[in-house]
Amino acid sequence: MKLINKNVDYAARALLVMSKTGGVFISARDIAAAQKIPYHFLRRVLQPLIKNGIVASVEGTKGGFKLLVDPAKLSILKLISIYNGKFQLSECMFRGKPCSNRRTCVLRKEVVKIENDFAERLGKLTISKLLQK
Amino acid sequence: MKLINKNVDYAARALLVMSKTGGVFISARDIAAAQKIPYHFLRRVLQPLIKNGIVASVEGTKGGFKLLVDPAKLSILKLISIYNGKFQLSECMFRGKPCSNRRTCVLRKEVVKIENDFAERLGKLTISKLLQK
DNA sequence: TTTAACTGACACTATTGTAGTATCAGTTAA
DNA sequence: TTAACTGATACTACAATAGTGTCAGTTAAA
Repeated sequence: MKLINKNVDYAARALLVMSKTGGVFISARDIAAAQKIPYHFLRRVLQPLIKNGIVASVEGTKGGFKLLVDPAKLSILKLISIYNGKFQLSECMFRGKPCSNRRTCVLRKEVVKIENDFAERLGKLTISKLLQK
Repeated sequence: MKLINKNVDYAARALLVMSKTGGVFISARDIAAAQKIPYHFLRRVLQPLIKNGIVASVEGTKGGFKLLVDPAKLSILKLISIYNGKFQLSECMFRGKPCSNRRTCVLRKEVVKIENDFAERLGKLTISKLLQK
């Protein structure tokens, strides 16, 4: 599983465009053109953002998408979780031996710790930071 | 690219077995049996360890593999780099816009920093730590 | 000197994930 | 009525991952 794949990439770009247009609805076609994203791909990427309450959409002519949340509170980690599921470095780095007892596996504890710190830092990477120069 | 895939997993297990047998050569068949690793898969996994000077092998009857390096100095990061190439979260999280100027891209700087810290910690996860109870 | 166990080096398959394309139904403003 | 839009889904192409199979060459021992 790629951590930052095209889904996450294109979603972040689209959200960036929306954060600039403010409350005005912008069509998938215009977003795709602005960021040079394949149109049909983008359309599929946008759907989960609606399901997760991050953007709103209106159908029909003059329809499109707009941002519903504060870009300062929308992190890359959130996007990763939407498209790739819960972030996890590995279910258990060593599933059988030598990790037969998960509670006493030194390595596992360490991996979980690194994993958590990593996730925490990704959680601080927000869309609004992309707007900074 | 999976960070910790079967290559890394099986290599670590094999090295663990070798670190227990000391300087004695142990066959791929015995390693596979000890760790319940698919035999043919393991044989392919072992080759890069030879190429990288981590283990030595002898052919023929009574042949096999033995560890050449200190397991306290052999990290998971090293294994990842052997099988998956240089660790990199993403070439550049946002390749075109808004990251047209890589030097001024705030996000990129942050991603690189997180990436480096993450790699540093993985570099401290050694094979010898797997032996600790 | 023959045999059996071993490594070295590939070639092959199956399954899954990623990226991208296409289509059809329904909605809405002009 | 038409054109532009979203919602939903089906489809293809390609690459990565996991696992299997085979053949040539090497070596210890019967």
